[in-house]
Amino acid sequence: MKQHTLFGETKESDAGNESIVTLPPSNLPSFIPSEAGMCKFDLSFTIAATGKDLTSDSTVGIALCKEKGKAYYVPIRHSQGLNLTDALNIIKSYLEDTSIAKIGHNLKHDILMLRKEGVHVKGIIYDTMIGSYLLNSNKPDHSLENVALEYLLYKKRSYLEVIGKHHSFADVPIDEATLYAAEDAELAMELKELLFKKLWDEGLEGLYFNMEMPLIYVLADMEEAGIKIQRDRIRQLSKELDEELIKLRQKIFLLSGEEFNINSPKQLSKILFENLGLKPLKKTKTGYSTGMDILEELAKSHDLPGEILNYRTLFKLKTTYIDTLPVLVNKKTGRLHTSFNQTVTATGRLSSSEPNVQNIPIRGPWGTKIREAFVAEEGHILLSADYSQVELRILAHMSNDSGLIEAFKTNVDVHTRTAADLYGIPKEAVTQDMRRTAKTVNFGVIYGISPYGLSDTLKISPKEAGLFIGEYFKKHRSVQKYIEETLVSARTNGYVTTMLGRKRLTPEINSSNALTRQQAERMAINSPIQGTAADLIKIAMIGIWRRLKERGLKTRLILQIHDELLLEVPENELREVKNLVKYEMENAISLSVPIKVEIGCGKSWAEAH
DNA sequence: GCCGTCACG
DNA sequence: ACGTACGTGACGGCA
Repeated sequence: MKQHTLFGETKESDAGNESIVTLPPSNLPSFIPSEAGMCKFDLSFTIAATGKDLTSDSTVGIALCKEKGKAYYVPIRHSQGLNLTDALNIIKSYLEDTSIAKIGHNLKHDILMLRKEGVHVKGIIYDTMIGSYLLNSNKPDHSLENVALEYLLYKKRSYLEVIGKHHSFADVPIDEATLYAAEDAELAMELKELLFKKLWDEGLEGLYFNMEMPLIYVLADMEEAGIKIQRDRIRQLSKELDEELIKLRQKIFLLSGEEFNINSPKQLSKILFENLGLKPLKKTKTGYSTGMDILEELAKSHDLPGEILNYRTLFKLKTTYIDTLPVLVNKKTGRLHTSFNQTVTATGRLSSSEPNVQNIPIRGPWGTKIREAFVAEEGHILLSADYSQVELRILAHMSNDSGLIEAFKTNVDVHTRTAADLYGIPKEAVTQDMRRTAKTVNFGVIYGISPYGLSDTLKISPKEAGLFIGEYFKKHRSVQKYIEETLVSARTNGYVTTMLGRKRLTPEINSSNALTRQQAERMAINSPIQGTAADLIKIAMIGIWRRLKERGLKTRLILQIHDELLLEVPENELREVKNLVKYEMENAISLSVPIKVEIGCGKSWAEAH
C-alpha cells in the first residue's frame, strides 16, 4: 500500500498499537517523552478553520511543520486543492501515529475539530498555550498572537486581515492560505522549544507532561460527550417563571408608586433612595449600591427591597439558565456541550463556558427544578462524586496543624470543633448559630482572613471579628505559622506554589500601597490551597479516565465542578464504577489526613448530588 | 466595552 | 481616612 509522506520519512506500520497515552500509574514526575527517545520526531500542526462561531466552524485545511522553514498545508475543504479522502488519509498517517509527538497551540480545540472529520489524534502532545499558562497563570490571554508576541517578539498578522475581502478562509488563494497556516504551525514549533526550556528550568515539566497534557484528552472526551437535558421540562419552568415574574413586577410597581426598569440599578436607586427616602449604605463607582447585602439590610425597614431581591433571583434564573440552556443544545447530538477552559484561572482550577456548567443553580426550589432537567441517557445513571471539605483537609496537611489533623482523623464535624475552640466550650454545647459563625471563620482562613472581611460577612464589628481571628490562631498556631511562612516565601521568591509545584506569581506582594499589598497577600494564602485542590481533582480525573479505558467500560466523565465529578454510567457498570471513582479520587495524592468522597446516584443531577 | 449584579465552588 | 474576604462566567443596562 502506498503511503503519503510529506517529509520523506519512512513509515513502519504499527498495527495494533491502540494506546492513547502511556504514563506512569500515578503521581508526578519522572518522564519526558521525546527526551526519552520515544518519538521519531516532533510535528507541529494547526487547523485553519472558517472562523465564525464554533458551532458552524469547519476545517478548511491543516498545516504541518516538522522543522522551521519546512511546513506543509494540506487543504481539506479549501476551494482549491485535494480530494477530501486523500487529504484526510495524509493527515491521519501523521496525527494518528503514536510514534510522532504533536505540537500545537490550544490542542483540545484542534483535536475536537479533527474528530468531527474522523481523525483521532493520538500519542504524546505538547500544547504551547498551556506551557504559557503554567509559566504565568496571571495572564488573561494565552492566545497564539499574545504568546508569540511575548516570547518570540513576533507580531502575527490578524486573521481578519488574511480573510480580507474574501468570504471565508476557504476562499483565500491557496498560496496565501499556506503561508498563513504554516506560520502558525511554525510559531508553535518555535514556542515549544523556548517554553519547554523555561518549564524545565522552573521545575514545571512534571505538571506539564503528567497532568496538563493528559488532561487535554480527558477534557476533550468530556466536551464531546456533553450532557442530556430535558428541554420540555425547562420550557415548562419558563412558563411558571413568567407567571411569577409578572406578579412580582406588579407588586413592585405598587410598592414603588411608579413603573420603572427594575433591572437598572440606576433607576432602582432613584426609587429607593430618592422617592422612598431609604438610607444608602454603600457606594459603588457609579452610584449607590443596590447589591444583595444592602437590599437585605434595607428589607428590615421596607417591603420593597425584599421583593426586588425575589424578582432578581427569578429574573437571573430565567435569563441565564432557563431561556439560554435549551438554545445551546447541539442539534446533532441533542446534548449540551460546554467548553472546559484549561488556561483561565490564576489558581489552576478549570473554568467552564458556553454554557458555564459550574454555576448551575442548586439552592432553593428553583435550583432543584433546574437540576432535575439534567438527566442521564436511557439505560444510564448519573453518578456524582464530591470531595468533602477538601480545602480544609489540604490546609490541615499543608500547615501540619495537630488540631485540624486530629479533627479529620477522628471524623468529627470540623466546623463544630472550630466553634468549640472559638467559644471555649465543649462540642456538645455548640449551637447552630455558633457552628455557622465557625464555618465562616474556617472559610475565611482559606481566603486569607482579615477583620474587615470577616466583619462584613458576619455583620459584626471589625473588633469582634478580630477577636474571633485571634482566638482561632491561638488554637491553631501551626496555621498561623504556615500563613506567615507562605507570605515570607512569596515576598522573597515572588511566587507561591501548590503541593504539586504549580506556581502563581505574586508581583504585588511587596507593593507600597497597603490595599494592593494586602490583596496580594490574600491571594498568596488562598492560591496554594485552592490550587492544590485543583491539582488533586485533575489527577483523579486522569486516573478515572485511564481506569475506565483499561477496563473497557462505557462510563463517561461528563462534568467537573471544582470539587465534584459527574459521570454518566450504564446501569450494569454502576457498582464497579462507584468503587473505581471513589478509589481514584481518595487516593489521587496522599495527605496526612484522610480524603473523603461522597457518592450519589440518580436519574437526574438533582437526585445524584 | 465596562459596570453592577449574582449564579456556582 | 482609608475599607476587601478567594476563584470564576453571563446577563442587562448604559455610555
